[in-house]
Amino acid sequence: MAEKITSRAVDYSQWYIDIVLNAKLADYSPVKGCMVVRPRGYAIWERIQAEYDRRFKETGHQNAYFPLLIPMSFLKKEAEHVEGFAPELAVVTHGGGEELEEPLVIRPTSETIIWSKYKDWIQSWRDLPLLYNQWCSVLRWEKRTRLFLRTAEFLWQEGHTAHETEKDAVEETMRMLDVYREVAERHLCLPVIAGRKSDAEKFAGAVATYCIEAMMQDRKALQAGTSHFLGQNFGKAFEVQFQTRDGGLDYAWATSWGLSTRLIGAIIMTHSDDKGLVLPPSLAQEQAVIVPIYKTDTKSAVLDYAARMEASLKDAGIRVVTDTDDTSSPGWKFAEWEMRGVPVRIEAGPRDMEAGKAVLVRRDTGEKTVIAASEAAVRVRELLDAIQKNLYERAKAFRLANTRDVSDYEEMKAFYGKAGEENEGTATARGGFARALWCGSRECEAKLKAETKVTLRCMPLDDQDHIEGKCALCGSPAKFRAIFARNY
RNA sequence: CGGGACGUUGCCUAGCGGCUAAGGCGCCAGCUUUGGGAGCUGGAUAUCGGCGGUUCAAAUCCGCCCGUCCCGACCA
Repeated sequence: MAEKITSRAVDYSQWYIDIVLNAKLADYSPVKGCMVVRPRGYAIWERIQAEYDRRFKETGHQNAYFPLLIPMSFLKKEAEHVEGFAPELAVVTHGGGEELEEPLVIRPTSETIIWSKYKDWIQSWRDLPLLYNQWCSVLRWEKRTRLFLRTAEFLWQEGHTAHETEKDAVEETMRMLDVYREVAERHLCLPVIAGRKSDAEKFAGAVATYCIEAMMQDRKALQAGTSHFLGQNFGKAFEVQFQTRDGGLDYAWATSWGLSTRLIGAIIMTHSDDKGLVLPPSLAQEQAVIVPIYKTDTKSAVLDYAARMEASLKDAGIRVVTDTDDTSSPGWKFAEWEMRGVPVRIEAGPRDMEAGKAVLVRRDTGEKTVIAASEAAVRVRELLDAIQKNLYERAKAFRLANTRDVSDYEEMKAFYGKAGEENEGTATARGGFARALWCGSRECEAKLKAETKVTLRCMPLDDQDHIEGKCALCGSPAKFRAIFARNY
């Protein structure tokens, strides 16, 4: 049979699409730009949701649900906000066969409708903070879409909080950014850089936008989550005033923060290989698969042997399945489960059975180990932990190996190479993260973007010490240290 | 939204004015097999992306539209 998955070295985009489709994570829909999330993809999303949701609750947030449809006039109340989102709005103009008095937009994000209600719910400093989150889908009419990475409709989570003071809101912004970072790193095995966006890249309506940025295997950056400090912009736009402790009046301070099914794309592009999906054990629907190998005369004995092993793994809390399908060969099954990203494969045939053994194969490295069946649960658990750790470490090492300090514009251009190079669009294309000083001017950023497609991803929070020297783009005195990259 | 490539069965492809649209993979049934994508036999599956036009005759030529992918602009 022909290779199902295009090699990363040939066409990185096609490789990505091949993985999504062949691993049955998602499929195209009849409506352009939309996506069907299939059960294997949705299962990943459910595990991501569960982990983040738990952390949201631990940090004091409650889930709520606000409507899909928002009056057009609400969007217009915050000038920057509407300007930023207007080009990608879908608008409902008719209902029940009649034209509506006021058009309704399908939410591209919910700040406006939520703050319209916060006005009703906040009268006193005693009503604050309000710490709400919602899991929902939003719609942005994207011109160019890609499964999981950028679809018109996408599933996400959006937190919207209101606070008594600027300090509280800023703390909340940073707290949630840190929740994003920690879960991404520990749970999704995505090493990320937490930083602040430049004004050019910040959210429409925010005072400051913070993000976590990850590096994909083609060395491009992917924004994996954002946390915004919104100041009093929405408090003022929606007249959310409250009585302060000292008897005065003030507008509520706001934050919002979101992450989406795009994370699934990030996981795929960070960990997977030319054989298919590679999943962190904590996210995998099946953490281990047992492939029994038998001839007709050994079939029932081998199946018994496999069943006992399966039971012991289940008792140990490991998500395991046994592939007892008689119509496909072991080789087929190996390839199929590799494509699906199952972290550990257990092969059990007559030879193993006689010796009381089994063969463990780890998905991330392909390494095979022979173990005693009696200690299968312990050894699989160890291996799952090792894979979880290795995926993170491997991705982090890759990022470090592809991050370079850049001190001037020539060096920057040399790092990224010229457009149209023959390996462009493949995993071997040039570039990566450039760590460089920056003067803070919007013109510098715009010039770099226009000439190289490289953008300022973020100013890392933990890397702003000893800013001495010149902007790597224009040579004037530097104010920040930033990470630059091409991005998704 | 601009430039490019491509739409033929579930998937990949052949056919490029003329008979019942061909092959591989997959799928179904049966037999046989099983340590890296097995074999044999039989079987089902196509309004050739859609609409319109040219023609005695259209998958094939022309026009418009739709969709997917890539590049650009825009963006999570």
